Amino acid sequence: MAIYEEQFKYFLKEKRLKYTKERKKIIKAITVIQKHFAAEDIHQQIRKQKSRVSLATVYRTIPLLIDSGLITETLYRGEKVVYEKIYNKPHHDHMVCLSCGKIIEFSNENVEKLQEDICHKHFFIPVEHYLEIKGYCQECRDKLKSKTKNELNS
Amino acid sequence: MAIYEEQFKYFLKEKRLKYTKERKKIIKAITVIQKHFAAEDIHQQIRKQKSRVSLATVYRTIPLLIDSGLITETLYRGEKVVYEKIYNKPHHDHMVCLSCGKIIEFSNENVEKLQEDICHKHFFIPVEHYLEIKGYCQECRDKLKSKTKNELNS
DNA sequence: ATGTAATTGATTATCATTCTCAATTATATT
DNA sequence: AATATAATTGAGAATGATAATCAATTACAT
Repeated sequence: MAIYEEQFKYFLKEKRLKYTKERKKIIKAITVIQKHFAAEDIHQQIRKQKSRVSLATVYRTIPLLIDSGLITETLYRGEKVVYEKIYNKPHHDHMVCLSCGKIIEFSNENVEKLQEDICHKHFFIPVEHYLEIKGYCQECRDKLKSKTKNELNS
Repeated sequence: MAIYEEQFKYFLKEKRLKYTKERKKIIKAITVIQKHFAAEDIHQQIRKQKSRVSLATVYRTIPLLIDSGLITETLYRGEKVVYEKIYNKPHHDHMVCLSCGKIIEFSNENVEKLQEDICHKHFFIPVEHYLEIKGYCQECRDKLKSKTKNELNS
């Protein structure tokens, strides 16, 4: 059994909650999804697997997935809440390209340390943090550059 | 005339947009509001001043305020979008107390530098960034401490 | 003073998320 | 295996922030 399923099952048992077929489908869908995802994406993924679970149940299951330490909310801009898997994955932050929407994950020890220092200075005990950098990725800048060049030549 | 009003007026003129009474009321409300605010708060503030502007107009005006560099979106968690004034204010980040909701603003040059380095390494041109640290402020920890003590004594 | 495009308020629409509730089901206990 | 029971589900309705629509109004360049 996949590690995600195992972990979730264990969490549910501990909380005396039931391991239902629906929850099984949801955890399997999440195991397959690689990138950042919204509630709707889980629902779709299950559909792709020729199965179904109501969207309400997906929404109801998300808090359980968060509490069990399998996923976390991330990237708060915009309409819908986006999640990502975090089980057995070290903390990281995000760069988001304003042009193509690409998400680059990065982690930097110095940023973490610096934040701890700052919190200490403010007598603040950090629990979690989100750092998001918006800007333009190389690919998009290259595209723009070659586009401009072509326009000049035409 | 207040600097905010001046600035907004100038921005509108440049864009050949109109400086209406409604926009005047909105910019005046924002001048008064000190903390982070949502669209609804602007609406309320105008009410407090015994005046009114439709909520629709408030929502319509917000993008103009952002484009004119007077306010920015911030702190994306939760239901509604929250803004804050940024005109003539240096960039800063936020700590949010999970217990009382207090927002502590801080700015740190090293964080900024570090982020630039990281972006450079990833061939990424940063435009803006958001750093939010969630945790517990001293006040809330003190309260908890004295509460626990009292409970032990009772 | 006038023409016109921008703006407004009122209302409706949208869309993600949550809630409700009757019907179903997982699981502990007998 | 049968039972009891609390948890869970699906369907649909409710919510709540924000956006869109549209006819009536208004700011402002000429």
